[in-house]
Amino acid sequence: MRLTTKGRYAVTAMLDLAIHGDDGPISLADISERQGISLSYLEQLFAKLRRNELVRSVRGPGGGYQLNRAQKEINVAQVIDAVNESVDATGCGHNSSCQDGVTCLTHHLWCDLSAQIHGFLSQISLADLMARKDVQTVAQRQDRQHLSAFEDSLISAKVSA
Amino acid sequence: MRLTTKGRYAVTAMLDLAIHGDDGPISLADISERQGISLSYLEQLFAKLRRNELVRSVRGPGGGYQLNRAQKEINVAQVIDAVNESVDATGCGHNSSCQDGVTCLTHHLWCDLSAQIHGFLSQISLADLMARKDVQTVAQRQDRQHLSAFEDSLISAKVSA
DNA sequence: ATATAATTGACTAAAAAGGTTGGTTATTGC
DNA sequence: GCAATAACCAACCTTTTTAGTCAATTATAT
Repeated sequence: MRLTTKGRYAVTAMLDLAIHGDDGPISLADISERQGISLSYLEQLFAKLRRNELVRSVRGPGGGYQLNRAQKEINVAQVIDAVNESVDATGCGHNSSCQDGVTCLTHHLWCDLSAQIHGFLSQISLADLMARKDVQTVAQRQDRQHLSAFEDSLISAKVSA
Repeated sequence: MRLTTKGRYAVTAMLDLAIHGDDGPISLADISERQGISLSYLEQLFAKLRRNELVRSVRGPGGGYQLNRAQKEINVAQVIDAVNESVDATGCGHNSSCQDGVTCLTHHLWCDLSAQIHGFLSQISLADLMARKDVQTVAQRQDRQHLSAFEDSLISAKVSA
């Protein structure tokens, strides 16, 4: 279990999907704009989220991504694990020969701590996160901003026409 | 709260100190040899551990590092925080203006998760770690290896004399 | 004096994080 | 059929972090 900003980006994006994905797929461009994450980085993250079957994709216009399961069935640990996949070559990963072919001093220790934190995060679902007051507050502000940006683009389209 | 191999190295080194530091200071060279961590990297880590007053140093021959408090009074969270100090310029750190001057969607959320994990790790002291059976087992093996390496060096010194 | 060992600082290599560019492919609506 | 949309994909790049090297300085015990 590694905790870095990468996992946090992924959780933020998934939460955005959960908030806005009620009707139809959400494009990464929308998430990028609302959450301030670069589109290309989102693409990389969602490639992994899709491989882990946490989201499904719809191509073409009006397409985008949707949660692949109910909000209750997706937890924070799954999301973080998905984007951190295939790391762990360095240090002791799953194998217990981390120090010159033998188990290092903190091997079991770290496995335990990891498991504990993993257990903790796996009990927090996207549905739980959405229920938070602070999340709702920020989401509403973002929606207003996103909406006004959309209106602005309509106006400028009209002007240029 | 960030969880990477860096913090783990630090915890391993501190645990080594706790195990061997009963009588007199322990040199980084010893820790380096036993735990397979490069001496210079240990120096960098211990500079931070010392600044955070988790260890104290004794210079000169026979010198080294000692825990600056009782084993019970040093916990895993403190050690990890010490070596990860002064990060957080990227992403939202303590200030809540992480996304273009406003609070991002997962700000409070992440603060909470961080606090939870921090709380969890802060309840695990070096004394707790030492009490673990797996830690004791590995420590004993390392002591034997270290001792035999010491004897080997004595023999080779005698030969070259 | 000398050896030990912390302390400091500059420097380097490799990996990870984060982002860019430039495509291709599938789909929709006209 | 064609243009627009948006996923998908791969090579590439910059910055930061991790991990380690090297060399010099300083304090201290013997």
